Amino acid sequence: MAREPGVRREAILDSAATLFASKGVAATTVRQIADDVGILSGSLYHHFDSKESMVDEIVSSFLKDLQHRYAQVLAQETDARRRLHDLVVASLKVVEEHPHATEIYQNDVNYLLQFDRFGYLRNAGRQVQNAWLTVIEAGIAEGTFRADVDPKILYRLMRDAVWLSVRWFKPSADHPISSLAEDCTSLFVDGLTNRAKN
Amino acid sequence: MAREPGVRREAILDSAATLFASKGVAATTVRQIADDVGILSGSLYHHFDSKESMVDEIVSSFLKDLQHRYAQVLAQETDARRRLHDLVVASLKVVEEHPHATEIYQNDVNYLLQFDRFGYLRNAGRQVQNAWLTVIEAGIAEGTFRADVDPKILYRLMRDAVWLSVRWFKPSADHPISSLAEDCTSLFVDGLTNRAKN
DNA sequence: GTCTATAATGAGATAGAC
DNA sequence: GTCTATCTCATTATAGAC
Repeated sequence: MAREPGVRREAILDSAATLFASKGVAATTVRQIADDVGILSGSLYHHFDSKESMVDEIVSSFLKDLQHRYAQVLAQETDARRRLHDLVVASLKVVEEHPHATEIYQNDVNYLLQFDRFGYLRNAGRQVQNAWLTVIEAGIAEGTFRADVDPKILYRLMRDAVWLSVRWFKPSADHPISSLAEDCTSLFVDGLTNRAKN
Repeated sequence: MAREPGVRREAILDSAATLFASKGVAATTVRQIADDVGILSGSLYHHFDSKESMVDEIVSSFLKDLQHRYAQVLAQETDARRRLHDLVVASLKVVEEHPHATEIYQNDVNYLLQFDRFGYLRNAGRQVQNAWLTVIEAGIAEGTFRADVDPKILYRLMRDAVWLSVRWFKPSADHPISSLAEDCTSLFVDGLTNRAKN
């Protein structure tokens, strides 16, 4: 059997991400992380420079995945409703793939932005906004979406609804993310109004 | 001029709330609060038992206001769309009145729930959910709202969209909260779809 | 009601043996 | 790669003078 470099490293990131997500980065101590892994806190520093380096790696890989998926959606040339749905699906898949990182980002961006090394989070946020605005504005231009509400406001309402689902939605066989994605798109696009023909 | 007891106390709570909201409760030190007020950290303890007592007072008054406003909405006997809109308005007024407390609650509930003294936050969350579910389910029963999406999912999507607006919405003469409230209700109820007669 | 001074603790991080 | 041991510093909180 080949040795597996970085397995312990991954285990540390896993424990760290779980703790960061559940109590916040600032409130999580390196000792708690080490305890969870089953080593002593000093040993963490063989793998990582600092607590912030752990956060950085967790959040970076989340954002990398996110950017990749959003780029794929934007590359498609389809109707607005379809692309909006694809953005929702892409977001929810990232949530599924990086639930802890998502929660860390949602809860602790402001805290992290205090550190210079996390300045890149500002750009990331801007890119996400651009992706949604592109789709929303295309939809308005093609006449599919209404033009009487500011696209930025629409974006922010949808963004928070979609991303914050990380706090409560646990995918299951009964309710996969595809089902939540349908509900989201359907709610945003069609609204709550009952349009059943009777 | 009469002396004004509690003025300094209020100033401390103001500084604390601002700092808690912007960097998180755990990452805010009593020294930073004292600095902001213009006194030394030891002097804070003449007014408060602990840092957590400050958070407690900030969050409690927020929740008290919230419960009061929601109760008023639920006491009305009107149609579902109207009551849903009233819940949105009530929420946004609480956001306007307690922006820092709202942000603290949104970002740090998980952290606070670690402390026994904040156990009451669980109940508060449940009460809020009940208020929204009551209105949504009444709307489905009366045929106004569609029945094909789980009310709990609708609630959570709307809740996060509405409450998280505290992070980005700054009321102005041009865009008062009534305007955001209209946009929210209109988006949720009518959807993004362009229904203009042409 | 605020200050000075400090106690008590726990934090992130390091050095070097194993 | 982990442990032992420890450093250094910041943290919450207190005691008592003013």
